[in-house]
Amino acid sequence: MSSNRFELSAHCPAPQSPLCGNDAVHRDQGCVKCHVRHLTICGAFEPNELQHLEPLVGHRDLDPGQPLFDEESPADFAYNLVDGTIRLYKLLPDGRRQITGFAIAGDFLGLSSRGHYAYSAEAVSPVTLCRFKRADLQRLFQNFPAMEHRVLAMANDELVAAQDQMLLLGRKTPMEKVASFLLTLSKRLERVGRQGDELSLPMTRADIADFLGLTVETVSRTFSRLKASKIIGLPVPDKVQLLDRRRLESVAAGDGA
Amino acid sequence: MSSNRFELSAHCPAPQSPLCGNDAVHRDQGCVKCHVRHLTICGAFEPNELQHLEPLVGHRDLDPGQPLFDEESPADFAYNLVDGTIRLYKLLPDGRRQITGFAIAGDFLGLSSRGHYAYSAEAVSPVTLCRFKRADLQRLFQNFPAMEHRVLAMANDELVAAQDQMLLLGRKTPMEKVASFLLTLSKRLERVGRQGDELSLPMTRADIADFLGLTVETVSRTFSRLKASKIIGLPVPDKVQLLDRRRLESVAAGDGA
DNA sequence: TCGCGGCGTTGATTGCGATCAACCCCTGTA
DNA sequence: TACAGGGGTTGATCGCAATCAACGCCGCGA
Repeated sequence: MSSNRFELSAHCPAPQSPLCGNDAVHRDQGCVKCHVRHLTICGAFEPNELQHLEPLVGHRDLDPGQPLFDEESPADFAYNLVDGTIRLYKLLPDGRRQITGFAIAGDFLGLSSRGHYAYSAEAVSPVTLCRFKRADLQRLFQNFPAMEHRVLAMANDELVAAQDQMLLLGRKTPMEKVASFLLTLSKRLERVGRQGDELSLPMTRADIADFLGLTVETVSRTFSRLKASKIIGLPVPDKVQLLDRRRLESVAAGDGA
Repeated sequence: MSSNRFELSAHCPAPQSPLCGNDAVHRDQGCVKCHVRHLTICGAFEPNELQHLEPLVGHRDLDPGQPLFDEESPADFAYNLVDGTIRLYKLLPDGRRQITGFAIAGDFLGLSSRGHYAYSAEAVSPVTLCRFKRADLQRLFQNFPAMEHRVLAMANDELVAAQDQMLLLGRKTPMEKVASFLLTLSKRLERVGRQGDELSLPMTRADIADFLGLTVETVSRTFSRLKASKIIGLPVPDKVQLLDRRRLESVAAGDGA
């Protein structure tokens, strides 16, 4: 609740990019100046309506590795991710893990089933969130149908993405999986105003493996093969350059396999 | 559009069961008597409001194998599945197929992305549907927020199911996959009023394989192993008896593996 | 009555990704 | 400065599910 690390980056060095590394404006100046508002459920509000929203918004910061909530625990809150990356995952009793998605700026978190979270959520990088009491959200939905409409649209997009991921998990080869992962991530980052040809990967190889239904070793070998064929560059393990998007797309679709 | 095969079963032989094999009541007597209404988006309407809904409802029947719509084609309609089973799937360019779900009575179909269907849909068994123009639905949502609320709740459930399926596809063994499939199907059928311990499988082994990310051979062998260990009965290939639900659940979770 | 095609099952073999193992690099810390 | 630990890469081997193949069953139509 109290932290001053935001004052250090309280203004955005690249005005055309809606995001800074650690965006503080949403807290210092409220929803009006929030750089990700148009991406989130809050985009359903006109600026003059934000007064109804603002009093209900709480905040939360997380350090890398810190949990936000656990599968099965009571889903009392929902969240807007303002900055950073979060992994969403489910576990099997013996510890096998499936990451169902990586949330980035603008994403809405807190899917629940009968009042309990349907997955666990953990910070990958330093994270900034807005928090809503679920009961408050229910009331907002009643008073502002546009907000519920917005949530439905976002749920629809998530469902489309989930089905793409099922195709990936069930039927794609490791090479196709990794290529699809890089392309999808690139497009999502472009949507929130980051450049798409120079990706930074805040998640580990193990995270990527658990997202794609592979092992770390296979992920690593596949990155190496893509690098060897000049489709990607890999100056350091967590920076990927998309050198030949055309070929990457063809690999991802299983065309040129 | 015209067919009289429904008059043959115009009344339901098992009143406590909300579904007959081929349910005609929804057409002969309209939404008021529809046996699946409470399961669908139409359940958001009070009986006296159905007059607003009814003029907008069209109907459609499909024979096994017949397509309802194709991925990428314009998503002008959305559907309620009244009776029968539909497979939803996505294809890769080389023909590999991932079935993303089987729709049964009460399910809402027609997820779209930027105006185009996000998957293809094909009848598995004889199918009866109610059809809505998408533009009409938009208007209904505006006039009846409860309906949009209902759609959101169903999308939420679908999302939860999709994440379970990701865990299945990415991290479960063939045995765990088949066991999970049978249990999930059983629970869904119970929800719509069918008995859950005596399943009929309208889909082929190839369909099941493409749903679980396996081959037909592996699916077949796994059924045989479950049968040999007396966990299921398999009097004919398309009837499954759940003989030992406890053990089936333990297999599905990967506990007793 | 036969033959055909679709579906399901089972057996034999193969090959790919998992597993096991070793090593490098970097960072943080004593 | 040394060392420990985590993350990433690469090599060697293994094992399971895919692949290839054959066959049984059934319904259907010629």
